[in-house]
Amino acid sequence: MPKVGMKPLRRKQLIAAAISSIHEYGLADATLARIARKAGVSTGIIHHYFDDKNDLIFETMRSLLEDLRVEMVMQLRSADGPRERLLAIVDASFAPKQFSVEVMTAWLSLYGSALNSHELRRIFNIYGARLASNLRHAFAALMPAADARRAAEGAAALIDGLWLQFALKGDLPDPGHARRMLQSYVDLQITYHGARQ
Amino acid sequence: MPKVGMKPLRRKQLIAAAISSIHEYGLADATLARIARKAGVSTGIIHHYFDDKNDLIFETMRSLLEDLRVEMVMQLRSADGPRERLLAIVDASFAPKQFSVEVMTAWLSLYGSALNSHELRRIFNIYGARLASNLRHAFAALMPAADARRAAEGAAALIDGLWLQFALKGDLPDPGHARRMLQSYVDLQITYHGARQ
Amino acid sequence: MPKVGMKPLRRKQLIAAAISSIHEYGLADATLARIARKAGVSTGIIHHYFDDKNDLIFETMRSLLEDLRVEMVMQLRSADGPRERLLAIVDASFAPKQFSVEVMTAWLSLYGSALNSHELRRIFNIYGARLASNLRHAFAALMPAADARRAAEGAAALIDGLWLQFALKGDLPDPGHARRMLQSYVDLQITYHGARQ
Amino acid sequence: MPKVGMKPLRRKQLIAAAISSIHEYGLADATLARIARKAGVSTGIIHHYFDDKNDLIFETMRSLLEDLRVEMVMQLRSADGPRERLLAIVDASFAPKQFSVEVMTAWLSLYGSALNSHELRRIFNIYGARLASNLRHAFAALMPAADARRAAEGAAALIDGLWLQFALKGDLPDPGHARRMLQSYVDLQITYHGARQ
DNA sequence: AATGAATGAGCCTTCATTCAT
DNA sequence: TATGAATGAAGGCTCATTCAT
Repeated sequence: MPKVGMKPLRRKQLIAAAISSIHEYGLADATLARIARKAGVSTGIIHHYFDDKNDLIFETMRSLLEDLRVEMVMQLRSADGPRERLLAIVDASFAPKQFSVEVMTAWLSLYGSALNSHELRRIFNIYGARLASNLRHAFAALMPAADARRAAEGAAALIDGLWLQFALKGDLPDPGHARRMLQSYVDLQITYHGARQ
Repeated sequence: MPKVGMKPLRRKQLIAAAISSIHEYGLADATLARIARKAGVSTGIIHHYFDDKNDLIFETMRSLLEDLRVEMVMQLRSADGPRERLLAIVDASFAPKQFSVEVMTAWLSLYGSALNSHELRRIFNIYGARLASNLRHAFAALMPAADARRAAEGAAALIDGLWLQFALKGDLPDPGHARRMLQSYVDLQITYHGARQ
Repeated sequence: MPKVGMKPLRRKQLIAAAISSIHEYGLADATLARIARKAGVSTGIIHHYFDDKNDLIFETMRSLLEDLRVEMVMQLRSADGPRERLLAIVDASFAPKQFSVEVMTAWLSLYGSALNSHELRRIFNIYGARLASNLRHAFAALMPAADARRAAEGAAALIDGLWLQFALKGDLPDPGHARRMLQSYVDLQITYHGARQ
Repeated sequence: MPKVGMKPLRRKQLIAAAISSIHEYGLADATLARIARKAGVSTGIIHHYFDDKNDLIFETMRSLLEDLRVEMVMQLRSADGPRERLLAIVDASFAPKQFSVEVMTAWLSLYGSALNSHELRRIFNIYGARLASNLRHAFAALMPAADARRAAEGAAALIDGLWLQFALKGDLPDPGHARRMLQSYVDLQITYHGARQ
């Protein structure tokens, strides 16, 4: 008797196993057999829930991006004022759920393969555009548009750069450190460019 | 009688073909057959010059890092004063030779697989440490050590982040833009923290 | 739902195909592709049932030795008295199942490669020790221990030597001939050394 | 300037390297590259002195058989009387030059592949026939033809069998032991069948 | 005569995908 | 739904053989 609503559950379960396998074996060695074993299911079943391996990987990335989007919406909801909004964006980027070793590994691995996949690159760029837009709007409330754009670009680059360094270092990341770096950057921008407004 | 000095030439040739193949097909699909074809040689010959595929990939990465190191040494040689040294480091990171689409693609692809390769991660971290050290020393000539350390971290993150964004965007990058971003960051740090020195 | 008990059947089937391929092409040219074709299966399936080619070859040898052991146990069960036991050992060594051209070819081919394989050599020596022990005990019931030991050695060498000659000759072997040779040797030993007991 | 008479020397040198490589790596892994390295020459040169690898292996076997033939001729030359001739044959078979670990390994390895090579099998059978003939003639001087034939067969089988056991055991062989085994067999045959002559 | 770089066929092995159950 | 046995294409790698020097 098939359980109703199993489909989304199975998909989540398999996506989680994919993330975990990418972390443990690397993207190249995250075979369907390993992902299935980690999810506690058979190899064949994956093709009932995903078109093929590419689809699973793509949906895995989409899931990561969606998690990040939800996190950002939540953080922004409780943020009051432009500066708080900027810090909320930072907090979302380094929130515990996104900032686990497993997730970062998956993310970075997928970056690499996104370069040769239009689909992956597309959703990555959507995320990038959204991040840039959020930052820009927040900065725009504090300084001229041109400065805000540059500040937003810098902030986005800082977020990505810090995140990349953490991912490569591999040790337990300290989100607080990233937060302080960004906070300092934001305040410096406000102090400098905001003063002239 | 074998031509003297063919070995390093062949290795360079194969490494170039590897970089180009990674760009064209992605790391996962950069097969030895494709790399060989692109280099205009037979498949088997690769194993005369490299232990195996892993070795070729590793040496490819080493070659990229070495190019960057040489570039940085050169740029620093003609730099006068701390601020110029900082900008020289930036210029090296975004020099034309490093900043081609092919090279960036290879770099990002290899980042992903470095997460599961001690050897790759090791040489990446050497590069990271050298970059950080160079930046730190330059900043230290302009501000207190603690501030210099933070400024260096920020600059390194900015470089990596900008570079990552360029890589993902995929269109022809404008090194000048990156240079200006960093220049602005450096000057802000000097203005703000250097003032108190 | 997988058929229960398929695994040992498939393994037997593949081992039989391996023996047959070794006979037809020689050990060096008994490729997995040929073995698979002979078994009527695909290449890949071999790795579901054996670790790798080495494992298949090893298990093939083990199977041959096991068949021989079973044969010997059976023959000894129906043997009454020391002389009959000796002849039973001979009969087991030259029993039809062991004494086919295919089996002999496989055996001799594997002897050659056993010289460079600890695992193969180990199980061969176990077989040799068991044969020697059986012969020694049987002879010991008929003559002094020192004579029995020598007689057993000679009988073992005769068995191996005859068997080797048959294998190399390649035509259909006559087990009866070997049996008579051994019988004559055994009786001569009994007559000569047994008389002094 | 090509040295006159280098050809037979190079061939001997390469054959020696082949025997040694077969011992060290096994026939399957005795590649031309390894054989060449062991002989201290380049890979390509082998094809100046042998048609191909098969030819080298074949000539290697022929060389081993020729050594044995020469040894046997020498031993028989200094043998006086039928019993001494029989022991001379045995001595030749277990002479130090033939009875080294390297030579035995090569011999056994080649037995295996002889099963699928008409040429190899042919020269092996020539050796077998010669051995049998020598033994038969010597025994025939001591007993009726029918008994002599059987005694010769037994002696040949004993030689091969003992030799096989030594080869498989792999430790340092004691030719004296084999000699005593054969001597005892010969004397028993003479005593028993010769008495009735 | 001699080298060893270069070739390319063929091997073992892995793995996404399919399919009978 | 779910299993995992089975397929077969493709990859990395080895190695006998050739060839320019």
